[in-house]
Amino acid sequence: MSESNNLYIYNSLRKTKELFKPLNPPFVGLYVCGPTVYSDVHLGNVRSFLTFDVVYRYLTYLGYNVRYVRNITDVGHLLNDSDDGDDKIEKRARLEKIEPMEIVQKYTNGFRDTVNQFNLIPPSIEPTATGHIIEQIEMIERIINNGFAYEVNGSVYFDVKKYSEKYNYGELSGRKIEEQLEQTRESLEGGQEKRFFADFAIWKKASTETIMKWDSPWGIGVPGWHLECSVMSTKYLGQKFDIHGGGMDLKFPHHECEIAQSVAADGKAPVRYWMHGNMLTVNGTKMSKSLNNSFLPHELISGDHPLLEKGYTAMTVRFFFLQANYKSTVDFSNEALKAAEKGLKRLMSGIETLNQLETSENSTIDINLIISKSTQSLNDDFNTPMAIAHLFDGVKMINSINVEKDTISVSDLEQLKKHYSSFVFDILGLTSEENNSSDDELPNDLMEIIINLRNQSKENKDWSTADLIRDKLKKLSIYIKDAKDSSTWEYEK
RNA sequence: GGUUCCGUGGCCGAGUGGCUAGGCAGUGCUCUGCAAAAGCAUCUACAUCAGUUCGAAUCUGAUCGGAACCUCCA
Repeated sequence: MSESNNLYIYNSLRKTKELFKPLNPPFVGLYVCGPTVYSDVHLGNVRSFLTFDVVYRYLTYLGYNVRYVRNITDVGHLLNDSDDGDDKIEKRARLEKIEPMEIVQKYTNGFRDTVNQFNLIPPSIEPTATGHIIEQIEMIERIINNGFAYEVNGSVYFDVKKYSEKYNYGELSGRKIEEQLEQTRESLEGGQEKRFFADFAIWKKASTETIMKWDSPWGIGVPGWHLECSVMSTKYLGQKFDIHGGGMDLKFPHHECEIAQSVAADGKAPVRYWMHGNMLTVNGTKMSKSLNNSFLPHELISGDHPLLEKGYTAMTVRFFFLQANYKSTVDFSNEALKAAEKGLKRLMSGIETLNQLETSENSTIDINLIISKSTQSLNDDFNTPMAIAHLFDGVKMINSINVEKDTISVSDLEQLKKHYSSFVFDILGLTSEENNSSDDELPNDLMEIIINLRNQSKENKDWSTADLIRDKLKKLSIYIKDAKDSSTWEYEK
């Protein structure tokens, strides 16, 4: 637990690793931008949420009491800020000819199922935008009262120009609005409601056809997208909280706007540590629905996709992601996924071996090396690939003990078991996949009979029968693995 | 065009001034009736050019190539 003082987090705001000191230890506030539930989450989204799942898990492991808030955006995510900007969910509802709230429910369910498959721990609070309309209206009022927003024709816009006179709009993304102004001047002359190109809607007037809409001091409308995160993070974590996470692509404008809104409303920069996860790419290009290069999780698992050679389990994919740093892009490929599949297997069988290790008087190996190095890796901005590398070094040790080249003491073994259990299962969130095909006992019993028959043939040196059984099973995708005095089997499609 | 970032061995990916991760594949070996599986060992490297330095993949500059954001996106 002494390591809990040594966690460094890369803070996107200052572009440097900083020692993590919670505002009110042992409590930690963690906010992560959740999905807009208008379509299926794809693998790139999963990667992002996985990054913060590990952050949450590790903070918890370190003994912090983490309140983890991840929102569901169920209204207000406009296609754009122009006058005819449409709500994503409304649009989808019209396409599918169902209620917007049915869309929300359908894709919220899908999101939770998916995230569950990848063994992500549910957040402490999962608030929705529609559940916080009143708070959003109140925040808009505070912003207006402080002079940082204006109303035009039933919509309210954040006054970026005014804000940047007093504060630094663009400090997170490194943007300078003066410079941007020159390039974007043309798009200003469209007779829009906005006074300034960088202004963004915090309340948007609703058309008569719109189904999801609310009354407000400015008329019937919907809240702006950026606003919900400001409101919900403030409500559940306070005006100032520890960590805010999200994908790189949210840095601008979304997170920049969040900062501006909070400062404009309450005079405080809300977030102490900003964390941004990088993108999943396919052939070097960001995975996105519009490019037709995204995988849905079930396609990945079944392998039913033109870019996939075969199916991969959710755990393989989880491990694959963890073998890369969250701040780097990771490029999808069949080869890399296959490598991850085997690597994960090696790690897991190492743990199995660990649990069956015989102990000796003394240890000839230094388990503290493995423990401290893998801990240091995670303390270094959640460096999971490095931690995994050290865990593999440990597997080498474990195997060496197993073949009696090295020895381990009782207390060392206990410690090592505990460490692997914590790191692999609790922090990295990997699970040993269900062995063999099912919980059903029949296949297991049948296989036992077959294997016994084959072993009898082997004892009688009847190799042709033994090989025949092996070959026939292989055709059914059942693989026999002979060990010294026993045989195991594995079903792999 | 602006902002930010990247280019590491056959592949994936750490490292960020000297001690040259790890996984997968390859090769050799052990085990084995054979094969597979498993284990052990091991090879191939830092985009290019110039500079700083006793010393650079690591710092600086230039060049080439790639990406993300600047418009909805995790």
